[in-house]
Amino acid sequence: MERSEGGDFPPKKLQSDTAAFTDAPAKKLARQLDFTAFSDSAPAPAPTILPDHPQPQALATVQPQTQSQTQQVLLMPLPPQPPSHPSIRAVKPDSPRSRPRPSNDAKEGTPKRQKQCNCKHSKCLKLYCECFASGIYCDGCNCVNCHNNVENEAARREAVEATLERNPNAFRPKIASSPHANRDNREEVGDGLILGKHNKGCHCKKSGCLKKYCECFQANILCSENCKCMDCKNFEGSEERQALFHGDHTNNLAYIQQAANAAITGAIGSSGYGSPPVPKKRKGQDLFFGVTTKDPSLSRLAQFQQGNHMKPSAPSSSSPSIPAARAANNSALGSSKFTYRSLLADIIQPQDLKALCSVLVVLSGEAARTLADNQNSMDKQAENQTETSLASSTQDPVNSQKEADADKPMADDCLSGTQTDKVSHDDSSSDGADAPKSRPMSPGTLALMCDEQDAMFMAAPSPPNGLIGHGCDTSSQLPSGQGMTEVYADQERIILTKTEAASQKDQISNGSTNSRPEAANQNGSVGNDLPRTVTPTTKMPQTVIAASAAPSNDLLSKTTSLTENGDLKAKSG
DNA sequence: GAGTTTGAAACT
DNA sequence: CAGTTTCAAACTC
Repeated sequence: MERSEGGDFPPKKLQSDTAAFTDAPAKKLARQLDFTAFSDSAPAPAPTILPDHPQPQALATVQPQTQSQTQQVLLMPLPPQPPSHPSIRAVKPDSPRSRPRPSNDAKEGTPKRQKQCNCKHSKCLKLYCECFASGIYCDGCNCVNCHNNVENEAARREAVEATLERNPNAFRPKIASSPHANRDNREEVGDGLILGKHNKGCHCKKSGCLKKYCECFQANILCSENCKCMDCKNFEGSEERQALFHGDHTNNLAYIQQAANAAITGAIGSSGYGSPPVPKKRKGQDLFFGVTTKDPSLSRLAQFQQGNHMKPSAPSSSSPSIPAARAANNSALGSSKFTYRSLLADIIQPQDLKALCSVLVVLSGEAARTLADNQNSMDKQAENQTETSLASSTQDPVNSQKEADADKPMADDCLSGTQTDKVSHDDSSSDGADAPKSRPMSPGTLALMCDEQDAMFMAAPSPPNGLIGHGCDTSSQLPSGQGMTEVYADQERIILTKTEAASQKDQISNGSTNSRPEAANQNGSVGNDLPRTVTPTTKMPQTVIAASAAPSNDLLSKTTSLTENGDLKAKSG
């Protein structure tokens, strides 16, 4: 049985392994595993439980040293380990219901056994019984007509068999830990929250998954996509949930941010942790965005947004504690497109970015002036060498006009609301004065602006010059041809070199301040699952970094790809 | 402590 | 598989 061999009995405790359940083994397999320990004779797993010992201990002794991560291991009951999670472990192994209540633990009981069942009709031979579900004998319980004891071993064994017949995983842990958490220990991410998810998911309807009726909540985990609950509030970023953990959580900005980022990251990443459960009942809402995407990340994000969206009880107005997730969600909904909120969004402060922008703009102006002279001389040389410049010059006015129209808004958008706004314009004008009017923005600048204003691209039917929409082939449009590109590249280098310190500062800042990478990046998906859309504020530094490392051509292509994204978004939006 | 509510488990 | 019933824990008063 389950328990004795260690095999399957692990009560539904919060075991740490995911595998246990997810790959729900076929019945046969399950049985094999379950009874492996019992050699032949004992058809039933009924384990020899020592009444006085909670199963885990008994099992622990049996646990094979070898089982390296085999299923057996997974099936094992929680080892007696001292838990990092006192709140959870202390309780009867796994029954969600048995999950410990921190406050009760002390009150309830002995360290060995924290709770006693009170079964009256099940004879303690059904999963209704915590003891039975946990794979332990009743001992000192308040149950009536209990058969979950040594004296009724036969009956118990039968019951176990019957239970396994119905559900081979009945005695396995219900909670699977996060794939990113330690295998042996569920990862705690804060508030006692554990990364993991209920294998079957809960089906709560009225509790909002914020009461112990909810198995997920009881297990101290967030509801996951496995859940079929209604009006779930047990998701990361949930105000209600936070309120439970922090009576007054209004000041816990860090938590909120972490929660929000984690939620979003989870939504985008491959893992569902942190994303609110998607009620199957609202499948119809999959069309919420009017987009049926096969992209899992988008889909997940949609789920996340959907999830938040459906929480009616969540006061939309709300407290200062409104999680960033909600804010992000709102913005995403508002813009009717997917919006990614960087993990660093709350770490990199707007003022810092503004300062960086200002520095960039100023340096850009300086560099432009410095290079303008060179460029002019180059242009003159070019003119001397060829008369074909006439054709170019005829185009210039047109292009120039378009650029002027386009540049302005771009600059405005890019630096909206900042002091750099004016600076930017000043620089533009100065540039215009010193340089040919037809002069396009440098690829680097475009890249920055592309990153910053992908939304703008959507609105703009036709990017000026086709620079943005068509690969930013600046060189071909300029009299000086490739020379211009080089000039821009030089200009960028100068700017970027000068600002490198600032960029590094940002990077360092990002790295050091993101104290909860695992929480924010639960899926480790940041690198792989880049968002389709980028938040301007955080993207800027990235672009700067990328630009500094990439040659001009790369910048061009980068710009192009970004544009393409913008186009895609426009289509999908 | 009694009664109610809740949702998993069991059953149909 | 969906709907209903049973059950015991969680919760309320």
